[in-house]
Amino acid sequence: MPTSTVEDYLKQLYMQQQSAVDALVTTGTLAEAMGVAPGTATAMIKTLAESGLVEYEPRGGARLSAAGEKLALHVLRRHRLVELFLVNVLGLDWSEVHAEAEQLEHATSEKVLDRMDQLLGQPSVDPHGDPIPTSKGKLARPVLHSLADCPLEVAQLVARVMDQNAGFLQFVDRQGLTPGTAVFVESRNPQADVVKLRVRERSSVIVGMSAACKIQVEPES
Amino acid sequence: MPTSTVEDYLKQLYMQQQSAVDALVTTGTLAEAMGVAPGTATAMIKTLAESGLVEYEPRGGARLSAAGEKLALHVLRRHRLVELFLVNVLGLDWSEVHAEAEQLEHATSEKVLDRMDQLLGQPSVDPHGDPIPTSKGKLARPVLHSLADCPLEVAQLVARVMDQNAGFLQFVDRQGLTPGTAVFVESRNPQADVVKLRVRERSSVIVGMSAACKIQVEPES
DNA sequence: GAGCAAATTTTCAGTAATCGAAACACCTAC
DNA sequence: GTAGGTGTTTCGATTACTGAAAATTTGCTC
Repeated sequence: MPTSTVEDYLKQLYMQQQSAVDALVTTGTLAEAMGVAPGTATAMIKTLAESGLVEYEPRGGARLSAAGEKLALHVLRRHRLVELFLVNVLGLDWSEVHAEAEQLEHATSEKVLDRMDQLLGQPSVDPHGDPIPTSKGKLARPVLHSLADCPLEVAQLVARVMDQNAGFLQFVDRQGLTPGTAVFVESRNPQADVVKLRVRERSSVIVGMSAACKIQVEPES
Repeated sequence: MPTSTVEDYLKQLYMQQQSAVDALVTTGTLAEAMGVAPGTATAMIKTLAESGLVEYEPRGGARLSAAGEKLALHVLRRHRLVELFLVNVLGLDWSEVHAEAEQLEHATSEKVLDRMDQLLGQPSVDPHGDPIPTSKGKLARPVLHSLADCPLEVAQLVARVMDQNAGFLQFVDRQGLTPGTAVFVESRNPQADVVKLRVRERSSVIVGMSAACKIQVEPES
């Protein structure tokens, strides 16, 4: 079985592959994301390549193989289920569960995970709105607008918050912008770089463009 | 913070110190219990001694220092609380939680542990009847009789099962001898090496002496 | 197309945990 | 008081992970 370090690299690789469209992930980006020296990432990529988990082009970058992607999705499933469990069952704050889950995802067996899944009612998203891969490794990838590009004056629901930073999550929480909340965009001002929102039909909130980009919404059905 | 290997050694050391009265634990015993080569245990004891977690007498053995014992009790608390959590909240079988907890005890933060403790109502024993150290590191050490030495024909309650082996626990479960069960000893036959019991005022069960030793009871109050 | 800057890879070194085998210390028996 | 035998320690190697710094490749600029 893979070490927890290997699992972390795979997960990171997977997430990088998603955000960047060009499927090759460079060692530099990976090292940066993992918080290690560049040489460390190179060495690990080589190990992963030898295990057949990634395809590696020296001086080009790496891409998950089918086996690697499958493993990465399992890790992601563990991570997100654990996060939801920590919030829904143990009552932890959503701003702190990411760090906790980072540890627990490597110590959670399939059996324990299945029980959590049952107890939570086979949920499809975690507390941040990130989709949870199924036990078979399927991941829903809904295409969503963000507060920065959704239609104006149309009722929306917060669907997903794309930043695990505790400070940001606490801010989002204070503004009442957690997933499920009704919200609509009153106006945008690209010059001032801000977006004006109405949350829960009541409070008016102004957030910067970069924050708005990180809050994804879906049309209220 | 200590590595999970260090935590495992400390826990093991603590448990060995309890069962053997002479407080020195030899390298051999420790290596045996940890499933490593003797030299490995020697090396680890030395590093533990350097960290001030054990007192080490070369060729004599090791004993936990105050700091080491404190740490060991924290690990034990994590282990036992996690076990109870797995049984009571996630519905796992008591025969399998020991192995699961072995992993999870190293990944569980104080915060998560506190929530589990709350959710479980600050329990004092785990599913096997083993006492759970308090968050301050106090461990109740009740003196109990076993089925091999308790008074005959007196109503007792199963209090603790002193073996984490899955097969044994499943056997105990099948006989209905889980902690809390009413039981009394009808007779003992040292020659035949067996003990005859009556469980829950109904079924009569015969177990061998060594199994009887592992099932501890307390007088029904 | 030569040179340079940026990124990447290589090399070297260090920590942690482990094993197997050889060397060693300590009792006990004679 | 010496010879075993038992158990312990030491030693050399290995695997996994990591960082720092040197060397190399790439690609861009003029």
